Amino acid sequence: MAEKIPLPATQEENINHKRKLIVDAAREIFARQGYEATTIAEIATAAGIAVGTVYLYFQNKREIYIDASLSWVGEIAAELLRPEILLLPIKQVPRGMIEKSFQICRKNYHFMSLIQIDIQSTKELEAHRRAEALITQALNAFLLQCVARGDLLPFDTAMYAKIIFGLVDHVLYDCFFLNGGNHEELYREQTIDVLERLFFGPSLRGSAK
Amino acid sequence: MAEKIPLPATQEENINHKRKLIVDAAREIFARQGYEATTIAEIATAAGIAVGTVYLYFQNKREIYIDASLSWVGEIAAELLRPEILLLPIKQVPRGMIEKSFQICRKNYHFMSLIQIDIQSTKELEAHRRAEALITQALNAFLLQCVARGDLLPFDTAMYAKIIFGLVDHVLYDCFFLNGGNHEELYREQTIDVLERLFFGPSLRGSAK
Amino acid sequence: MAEKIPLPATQEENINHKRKLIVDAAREIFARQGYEATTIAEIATAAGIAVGTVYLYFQNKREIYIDASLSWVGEIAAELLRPEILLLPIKQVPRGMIEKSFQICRKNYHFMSLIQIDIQSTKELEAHRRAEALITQALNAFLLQCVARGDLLPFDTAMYAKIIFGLVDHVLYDCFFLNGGNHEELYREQTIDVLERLFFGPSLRGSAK
Amino acid sequence: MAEKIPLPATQEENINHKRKLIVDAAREIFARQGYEATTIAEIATAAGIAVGTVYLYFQNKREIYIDASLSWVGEIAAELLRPEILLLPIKQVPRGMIEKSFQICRKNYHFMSLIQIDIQSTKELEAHRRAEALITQALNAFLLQCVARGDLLPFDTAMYAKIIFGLVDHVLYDCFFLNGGNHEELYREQTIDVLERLFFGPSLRGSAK
DNA sequence: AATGAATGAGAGTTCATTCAT
DNA sequence: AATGAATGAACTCTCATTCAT
Repeated sequence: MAEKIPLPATQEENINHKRKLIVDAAREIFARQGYEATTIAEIATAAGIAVGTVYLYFQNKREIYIDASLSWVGEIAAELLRPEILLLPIKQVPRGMIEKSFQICRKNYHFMSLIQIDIQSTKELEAHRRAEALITQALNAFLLQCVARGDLLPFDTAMYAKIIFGLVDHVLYDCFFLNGGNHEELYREQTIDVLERLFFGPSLRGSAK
Repeated sequence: MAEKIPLPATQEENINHKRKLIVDAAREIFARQGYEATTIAEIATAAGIAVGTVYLYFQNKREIYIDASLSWVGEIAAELLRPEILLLPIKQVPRGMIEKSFQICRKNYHFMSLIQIDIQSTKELEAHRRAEALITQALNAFLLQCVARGDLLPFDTAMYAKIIFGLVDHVLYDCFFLNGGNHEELYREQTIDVLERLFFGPSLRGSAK
Repeated sequence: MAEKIPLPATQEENINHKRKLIVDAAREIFARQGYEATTIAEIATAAGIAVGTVYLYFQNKREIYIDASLSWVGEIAAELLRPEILLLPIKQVPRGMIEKSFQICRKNYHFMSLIQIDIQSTKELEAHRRAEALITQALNAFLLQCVARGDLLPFDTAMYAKIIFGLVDHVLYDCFFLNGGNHEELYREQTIDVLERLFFGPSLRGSAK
Repeated sequence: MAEKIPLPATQEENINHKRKLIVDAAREIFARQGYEATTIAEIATAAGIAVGTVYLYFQNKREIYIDASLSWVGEIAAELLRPEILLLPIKQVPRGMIEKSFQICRKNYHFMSLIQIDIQSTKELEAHRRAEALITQALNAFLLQCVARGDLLPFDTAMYAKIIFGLVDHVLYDCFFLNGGNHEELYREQTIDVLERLFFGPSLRGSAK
């Protein structure tokens, strides 16, 4: 009954499938060895294809690197913005988001070095910006909704979304890469503490005046 | 009366002077072209010395890169923690710190790409950690003092110091590197807003309950 | 009738063919200019391939050098041990061997500098030992046969083989490299004289007592 | 009473003393690491002087290398030709010479790699030739004397001297360098056997005809 | 589409040599 | 005579990229 999916999309799907195959292989190696120390030959071998084939799907080595980095940031973001979290009672949202993102990072902490990459061209910068925008816009949408619902007072939701994303991003990098995952609980709980305080108070000075 | 200062430290000072000379030259070029596209020959020429001389003061290219990055982060940190800011009435400290750091970044925004580098060896990771510790420890000391004075309620100052540093670091990178300094005022004011809210309230939910 | 030979060994044969191509080109240049003064670029050009291709077949420059040296020693050895010489009446064997080896050295006297190389690693030492063993073992086999046939009295054939090879090797180096081939006849005839005396007498003291 | 030695020679003696200091230090390092892997800085440090000072006594690195090699060959030769050996009854001379040279090589077997060096310039070739000539001429003188005394029948003493030197040289290199001194006794006794047979018979075919 | 041998430009690095002190 | 910081030429080797099969 369910007809075979028509072929038009197949072509592109195939391409995306191959790209993902390569990026997944590359991610591991980039994360372990860094950009320079990683060779295309290694990536090809790990992906089970020939060197030349890599170039059928990517223009050059950096493109793979950027993709590997962004795909990983994207995965974290996807977790952060899952409906089951955003639909929680607002008081539980900060904890839900942070716990989720710590969870995925713990499971893949060897990828954390890919969060910080040095950007070299305008094209790369654009890609980076677009990836971040996906997250901050979603976060913004959520914050706007909170304000609309009256859960929060009005504020510059767009800029706050950026700042909060940056805060979380940096904490995860610090905890899982710079500190190898040590004191995870401390990092996690204090990050939640900051966010909750920011959203619901009390301020560090006390709730009073 | 004051005799000429004797020369005891001369040897080491000379070395540090030469290193600084090289790092300063390198910083410009790394920031402009990225790590890979920068050659030792370019650095040497810019520093007015011979290629071989560079290797009398640094083990290899990466060591220069790391130094260049950390020295720049250090400069921002130094501004952030100047006594004239820390001695302000506490209500004015967040604004003071943020304005100062935006100021220096605006003046040197072409260095901002050096804030994010990909770390590749344990040695590099250590250096990075030590550089960040300098700042977060000073920030921590300040926060502890605030608590001791009763300006703030007790909280995990050490972890907050880390988180706040990360937040600011990321905002500056976002504003000056990713966005080329556009909307600086917006970034600045909203960052101040976040910090003030965190320290003094009101929370985004309102001051009351 | 005989079908085309199937291609099983092709892969390896191809590799050996390429290696030989490179070694042959390298030999000329090493012999002319010495190890240090020879660049990989020169070798590649002479072999009609690109620099990078050289490194598909050799690990590094020294490996080429060792191969070049040993392949040349091997060629001399091959001449020395040709059946048509070893099957001569025993009295004519020393002259046959020496004349043959002088002949080939005269024709290729510009390679003679490759006979003496400074050995630097255990791996190189092993390779050198193996190359020499090929010759001395063949020589030993011949001497053993002579003893078995009763042509010679029993003696330590293995050690004699080594000593005789060393003697001949050194004479050739002396004659063709150190003396540029001058007095070849003198070198040749006296070497034959020494060997014949050793094998058949009379000793330098006279045949009598 | 014994006056101080007059100064004229002092100048040159001083120079030779410094050269020897450097060569002795260099010899160890060249023998251990090979020519390329040895740096002037290492030699200078080992000799307890500054890099620049080395160049007051030698033109360049290769000159030190050649000197180190030849000085070592010279030491072996000196032992080989000591009067106490040459004045032995002729029947004992081969054994005396070989035992002596094995002795010194055993004591300094780590220098043996310096016996074989690749010669690169005419000047080096000349130096090498001259060093060998010292030995072969002395050996020749001895052989001539033997003939004159009637201890040996007439023969081409000059060429025999060369051939015998080459034989011994090669055996020592083989025994102590290529084989690390293993089977020394076998090498020694068989070398003596060859020489005694050559000088006094019987030939390998038997003493008779 | 896939391959992988061949390419060759290019850079980091070394280190013999110099020379101002 | 002695020093050792500075030099910079020059080399090996790597590896991203290509293209004939």
